[in-house]
Amino acid sequence: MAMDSSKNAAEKEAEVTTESSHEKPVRADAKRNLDALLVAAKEVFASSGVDAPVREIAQKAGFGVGTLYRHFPNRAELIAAVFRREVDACADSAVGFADAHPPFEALAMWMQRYAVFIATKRGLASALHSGDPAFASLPGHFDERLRPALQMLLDTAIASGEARQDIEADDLLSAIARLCMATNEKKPKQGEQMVALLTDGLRHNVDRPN
Amino acid sequence: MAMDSSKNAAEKEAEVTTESSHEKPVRADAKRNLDALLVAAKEVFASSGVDAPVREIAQKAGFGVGTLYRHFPNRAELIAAVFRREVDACADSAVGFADAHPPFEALAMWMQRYAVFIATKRGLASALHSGDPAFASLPGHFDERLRPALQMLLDTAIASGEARQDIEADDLLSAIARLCMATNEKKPKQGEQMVALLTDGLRHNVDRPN
DNA sequence: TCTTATACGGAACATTGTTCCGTTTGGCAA
DNA sequence: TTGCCAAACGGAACAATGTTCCGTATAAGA
Repeated sequence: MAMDSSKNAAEKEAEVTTESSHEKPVRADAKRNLDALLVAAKEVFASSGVDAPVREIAQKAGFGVGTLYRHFPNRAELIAAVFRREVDACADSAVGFADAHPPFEALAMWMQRYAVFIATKRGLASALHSGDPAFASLPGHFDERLRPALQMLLDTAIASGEARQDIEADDLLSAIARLCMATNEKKPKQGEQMVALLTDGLRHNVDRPN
Repeated sequence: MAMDSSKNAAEKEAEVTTESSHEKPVRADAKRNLDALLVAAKEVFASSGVDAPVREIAQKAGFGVGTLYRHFPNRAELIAAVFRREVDACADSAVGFADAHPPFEALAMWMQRYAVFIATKRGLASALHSGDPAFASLPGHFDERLRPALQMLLDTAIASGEARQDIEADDLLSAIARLCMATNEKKPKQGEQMVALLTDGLRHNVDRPN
């Protein structure tokens, strides 16, 4: 547990698809297929929710269910792996935005990116509360990867004088999640709109001390 | 919809087990069995959670699954019916407490009663958020029956000068629910204890205007 | 008592998670 | 390049569970 939290971002990202160096080597096709599986699962989860049958996922990836179960001990672990990978991708996108855009724009873009991530996770909340041990580590992972990413963008925007400084990264994350979680049928854009509103709010009272 | 909300408590209670007067009469054994089914389901849900298999419920009630499905179109409707009936029972218990005990004691007893009800509903939260239309009317039913019940007890206790008056029934209900919902293994009494603490809090600052 | 609409029991069906094992194949050594 | 074999794959088979169907039993009115 302590070891886990001491790893840096790059190491943890790599773990998703490649085994640790001292383990027995993974066959190239297996790694490729694991990747295809995760990609297919992500797409199926986005279109059908996380309750989609494993057969549908295996088929979308072009494999039999046996292959799926070779890579994941059970359905819940597959879901968790997809979530972790997406959390990582979302967190990692922060540096790209920061490099390619002005501070506040990068912050705004990332917030939308996170909003879309949450919105395409129908069933995430239920999964987290299901009590399945496969999901036990997810909340920690969310916090470990997403908070630093947002904090960096926020700090940069604050330093450039474009964002107010009395907002916590934690609060922003959970606010966005709450806004986009229950993405009801009608008005699929509602979540994004409300997040944009939040973003605009960050521009105001820039000078306010507290 | 509008009609539904205009019915009084007694009428709605009766509906759970007997059909409306102008409908075709229900055979006596059917009514008896429906009742047995609801009782059995309540017990199974309390011991195994709402995810218990329908076969287990039918068996506990001493029936075949066919009988269960004769009374409920599907599993979700059975769950909803059990919840409604329990909400009604909990709400109705308020007048009994009010009649048999001093104001504040009645209030405290009902709060514990409600706490136990919530605590024995493992899976309730997930069910409510599952999106199944069978559960769509439950939140409204909760509010319609429980809030007036608590409000009555609270008003009486306030009138007798035993409870402070700056607390909303709504807030109390949701606070108790939150305290008792995640009734984790160890310390099964924790929820009740925290509710008792809340109750004690109601006794303080009785004179405070707001 | 007789009749019949109603209710019941439980086998059968459909869907899904998971396991098993025969077949195929990537990667290394000769 | 060829041959070997551990690793990986495919998908049938199994298990658990929600739901349907229909033959049998029965309440209740004539």
